[in-house]
Amino acid sequence: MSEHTSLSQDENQIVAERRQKLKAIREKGIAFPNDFKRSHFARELHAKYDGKEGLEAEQIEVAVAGRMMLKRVMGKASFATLQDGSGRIQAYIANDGVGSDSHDEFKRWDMGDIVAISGTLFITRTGELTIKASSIRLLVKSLRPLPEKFHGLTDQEQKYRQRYLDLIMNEYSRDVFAKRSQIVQGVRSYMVGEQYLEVETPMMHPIPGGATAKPFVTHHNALDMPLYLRIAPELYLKRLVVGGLERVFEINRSFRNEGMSTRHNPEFTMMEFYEAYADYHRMMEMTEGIIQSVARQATGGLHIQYQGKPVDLSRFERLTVVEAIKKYNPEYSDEQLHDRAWLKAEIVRLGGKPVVIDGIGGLQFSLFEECTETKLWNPTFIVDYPIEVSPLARASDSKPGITERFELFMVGRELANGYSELNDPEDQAARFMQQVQQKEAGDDEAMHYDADYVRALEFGLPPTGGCGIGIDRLVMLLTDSASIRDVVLFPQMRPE
RNA sequence: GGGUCGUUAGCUCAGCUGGUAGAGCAGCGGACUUUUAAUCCGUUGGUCGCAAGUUCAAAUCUUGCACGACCCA
Repeated sequence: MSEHTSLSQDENQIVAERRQKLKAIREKGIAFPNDFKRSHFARELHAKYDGKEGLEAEQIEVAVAGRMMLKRVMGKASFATLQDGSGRIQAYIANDGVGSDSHDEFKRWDMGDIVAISGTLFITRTGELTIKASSIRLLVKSLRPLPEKFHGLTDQEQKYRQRYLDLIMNEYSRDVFAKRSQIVQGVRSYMVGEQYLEVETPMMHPIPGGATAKPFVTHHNALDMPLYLRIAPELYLKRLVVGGLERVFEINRSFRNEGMSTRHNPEFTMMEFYEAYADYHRMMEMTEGIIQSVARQATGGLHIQYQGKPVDLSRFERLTVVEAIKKYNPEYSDEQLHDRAWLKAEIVRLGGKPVVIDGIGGLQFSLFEECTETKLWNPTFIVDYPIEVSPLARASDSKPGITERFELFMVGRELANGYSELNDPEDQAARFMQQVQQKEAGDDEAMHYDADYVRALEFGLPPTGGCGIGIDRLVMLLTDSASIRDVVLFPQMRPE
């Protein structure tokens, strides 16, 4: 059975008719030519010639190509609207410009066809810059009809599954991904400006590490061993700092085998960066600087709107876990926040997970997650994280049980996480052991013991600060997108 | 995992207390040389998400399943 026959089962009349048209084109010559050279993008033409007087007399020759999005036939003359990578441009195709044979051919073209138009510029009586066609060519016959021209594509699922249709039909969507590119570029150039070196470390790890999360597992046939898609690049980047690359960053994917939501995609993009002879205060300054810099580039300022509410990026507040709880939940007393039994009961009352961790810091942190995290709208660094939940962070010299760690929250969610790195190899070994015990006790998100990483630390990791910034979430913030799926080109979906 | 809503033509959507499945766009045929969601006349196109049940009769009522959106965990 040929592919053609097997495909035809789900085809409707429109597709069948277009296949007939393609067949006729094949019989006449080359159906998919690739020798057309264009002279201009649509946007260039608008920028140069919109509203220009006496344009027609100048006889400016242009050649454009793009997808035909609109078509208006009026007997002996027609208009078509082409969309290229830069925008749209209108063409006027008439018997007295291209001849009646060509014009008749144009009438058989369909919306969605990719076409080339050559001619001269003029401005219509309604003031629109238009190409008066002297020759036209069909470059690609489109076999499937586009979504309805006015309402476009609105079905969320189809936008995600068939992103190409979303991009064809929705200028807003194109803008979001153009902005994503600008944001990543802005972050990159900021880092380079700070003398950081961009690196690429493995995405397939023999031992998953650098975060507490469930990994995806795969298998290497030649080595006959399991490999894990990385949950974070952290441990490799710090090995590079051991190696003397004193300022490194990586922007790329990590993978976590967890639930999906408007804020979680199984693969997501993070930037992690590490700087020798820096601590978590410096990392907070970097984080603030990066976000403010790209916000200015992407939105023009530091006062933005997210989902209808203002966000002030000009000031990043710093609060400890306990200070944050008290600020956003003034009903809690100091006494309560230092009472283990009360904390446990309150966490359960708020619907939190049953608490295993017994340390006061861990309990306060759990309460924070339940009652404060989603209330942090303007950028807020939360500092002083309990050691139990921070197995790679340097312990505070002055506060027992506390690490030199921060997380950045805004619009009710976490955007970044950083700390002064733990560079004491013996402490690190002990913390890995503790994680292994937690794993054996049934916590499948707990970390593995990474002997090579400890060995690297034994050679000496300079005092170092490190941080990870969620790029998808940053793009969501700066493009006012409600779902991570709106800023990831091909979000993970169930199979159709 | 729980709740709410949704799934009808290629696309956007109507379809009431159950009674022969509709519109606009797209397509096809026709008119039209400055239109722009072109317009006007005619017309093709459907396993009503899937499965079971109730009923003389189900797009419509019931149950289950699938997929999606939103909210919660």
